[in-house]
Amino acid sequence: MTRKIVVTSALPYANGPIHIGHLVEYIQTDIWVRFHKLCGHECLYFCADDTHGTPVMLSARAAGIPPEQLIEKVHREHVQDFERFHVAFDNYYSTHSPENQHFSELIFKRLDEAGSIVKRQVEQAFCETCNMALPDRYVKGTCPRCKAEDQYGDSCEVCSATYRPTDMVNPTCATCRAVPVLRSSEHYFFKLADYEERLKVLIGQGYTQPSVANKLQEWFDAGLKDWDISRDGPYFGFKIPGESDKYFYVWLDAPIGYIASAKNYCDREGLDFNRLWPGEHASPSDSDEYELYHFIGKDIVYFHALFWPAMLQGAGFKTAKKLFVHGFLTVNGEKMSKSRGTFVTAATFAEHLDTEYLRYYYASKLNDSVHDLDLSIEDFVNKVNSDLVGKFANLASRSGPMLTKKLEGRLGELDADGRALIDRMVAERSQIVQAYEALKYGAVVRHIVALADEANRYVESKRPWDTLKTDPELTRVTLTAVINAVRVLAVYLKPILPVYARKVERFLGLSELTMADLDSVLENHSINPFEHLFKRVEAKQVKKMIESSKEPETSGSSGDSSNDTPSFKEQCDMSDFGKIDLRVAAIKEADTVEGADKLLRLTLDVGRVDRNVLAGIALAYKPEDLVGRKVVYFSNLKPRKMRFGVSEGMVLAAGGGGKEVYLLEPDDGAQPGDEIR
RNA sequence: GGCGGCGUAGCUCAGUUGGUUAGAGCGUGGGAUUCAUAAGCCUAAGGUCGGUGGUUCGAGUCCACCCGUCGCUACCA
Repeated sequence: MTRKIVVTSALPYANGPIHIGHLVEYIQTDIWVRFHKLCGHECLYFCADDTHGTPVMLSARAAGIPPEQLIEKVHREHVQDFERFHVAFDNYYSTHSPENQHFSELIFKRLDEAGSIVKRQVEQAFCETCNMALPDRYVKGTCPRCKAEDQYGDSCEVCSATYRPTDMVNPTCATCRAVPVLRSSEHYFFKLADYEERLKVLIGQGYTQPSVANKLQEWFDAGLKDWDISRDGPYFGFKIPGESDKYFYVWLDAPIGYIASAKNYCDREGLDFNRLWPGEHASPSDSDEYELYHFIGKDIVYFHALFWPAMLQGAGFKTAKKLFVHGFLTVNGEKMSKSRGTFVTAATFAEHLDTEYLRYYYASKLNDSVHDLDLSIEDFVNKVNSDLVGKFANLASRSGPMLTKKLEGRLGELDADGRALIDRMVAERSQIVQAYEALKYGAVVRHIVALADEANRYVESKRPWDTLKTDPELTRVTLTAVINAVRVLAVYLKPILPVYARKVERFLGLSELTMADLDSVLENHSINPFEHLFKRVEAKQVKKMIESSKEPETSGSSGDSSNDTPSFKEQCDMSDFGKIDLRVAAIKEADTVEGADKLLRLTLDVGRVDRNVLAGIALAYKPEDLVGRKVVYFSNLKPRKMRFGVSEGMVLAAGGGGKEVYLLEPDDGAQPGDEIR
């Protein structure tokens, strides 16, 4: 049975280059697509650039070009990066396309008709200088909780607090540093909660891996919230029909890009889009002709397991059969880092190393789980050299040249031993196919390597270099088996190593190998001169690649390139300072707080009175070390009710929070209760 | 703290519904070879499967607790 399959990878954002982290997904997906094509299935692979939203708009502004020009440039770069890594999309399109606009408007309209869209006023930060509403990430300021400076508007990287930009102390616009104002605006919302039951059914049908389903259950338990799907202009995106200055939020039209890419392909290739992805003119039940699959990373599960299928359901479009979620890439066990040089772009990798190495390495470590995948440099070098060079390439290179140089390059026929070898290798087919299908590429690779080992042992046992002197025809028989083994391996490896497979095809004088070629053997056939298959990797080359990827660590933890002069707060006068009553206090008692791991309960001697303060310093100080110490106490801060009691003011400390807390201490002579001026 | 994941040889990872002496690759030691891109072959060493209890005739595999680690989430005025 010929299956018809449509596959997508997540749309990379058009604001930066493809890097080796992205490539986990594209390589994983591409292998799956190539595998299906190898099996003779109709398999179409669609993707596109995700082009809309504030970051693209601002990048274009900064570059002094229109966003259209920016995304065009990035599109070219992305296409080139994917080509280098042999990621073969059937269509690589753009969300900034007429098709995408059409489907975005259509889906929005249908969701509206279904009563799933509501309008509501929201308060948001607005920068009058930039003349735009500021997304959370574009507001910077001081964390309202730990007072760390230069934090994003949604959460603090120092103390991991989450808050709204409007809660920040001294918020500023991240681009121009102006102080944003609060503005009220009407936004459109998608009522996600209306789809809870239908989503649960979908997930119950095995839409995601079980571990992802568990995570989704947590979100269901927490309650599905309405999703803000509009943004006020100026915004780079599609205008909402009937509105003069409101646009679809980038995350609304991004996944619709899958549909747009498919539609664009169908129109070009003369395929019936309505059968491929039913919904526009037909109801989903009309056709199950095509199986639909999405590949994504775990960071965007919420969008693809909740918003996206709900949108499709609400608009009457077909939803995917499965969502395959993978983990992140780590390098040498750590997060990719620009300063360590492990943030390697696709282009840089391709400059230094054979891109098939990465395909092979990822394949050898990928499975169907959402676990992070570690690129261990040492392991990478070993695996490439040992498997690709030592096993696969070597098998061909110890048989092909001998045959072409000494035996006219002509295969003979298999004897019983040779037939047995090839039969054993072909017998693994169903196991390998199953493992490919189930995304267990690590198992695929282990199977194939074991077969290569067996073929290498076969050469060893037959010693063709000896028999060549005594019995050339027997040698021909041996090498016929070995060449057939090479051919079988090339078929199995083709989804992972398409270039290697092409070279083997050329060397063996064959046309495009497919899985069906395993049904036959190669006999009485002439082969071409051997061509080099893989070069060894030197650790040096990898080091060089890492070196050229290194960027100096920028100040601050955000990786942002803001200048180095510390930003001080707005000026104030003595009367402002006068409102603040700072006192010397002595710590009389300090205790841990039951149920709070960062809080200490301090009893302070503030002259004639005692005060109770809950201080977030438990990670930095032990209670017993604090008793007797003098501290600076903010006495007239309004008492705050907390889960663990009321805190009357606060003690002053430097540091970013967490373990980085350094209490201020007055010099000797200061007495509890003394005013600090 | 809550929820969830993870913790198997030096390294990277397999271990199917619990079933005989726990596996692979790389790396390391030894050996025999030399056709081959200094590749390949044989062989050895190396693990109380994070810890402690429990269920079971039997547990890396199930349960509880603990430790470590990661993610989300909460207090941290």
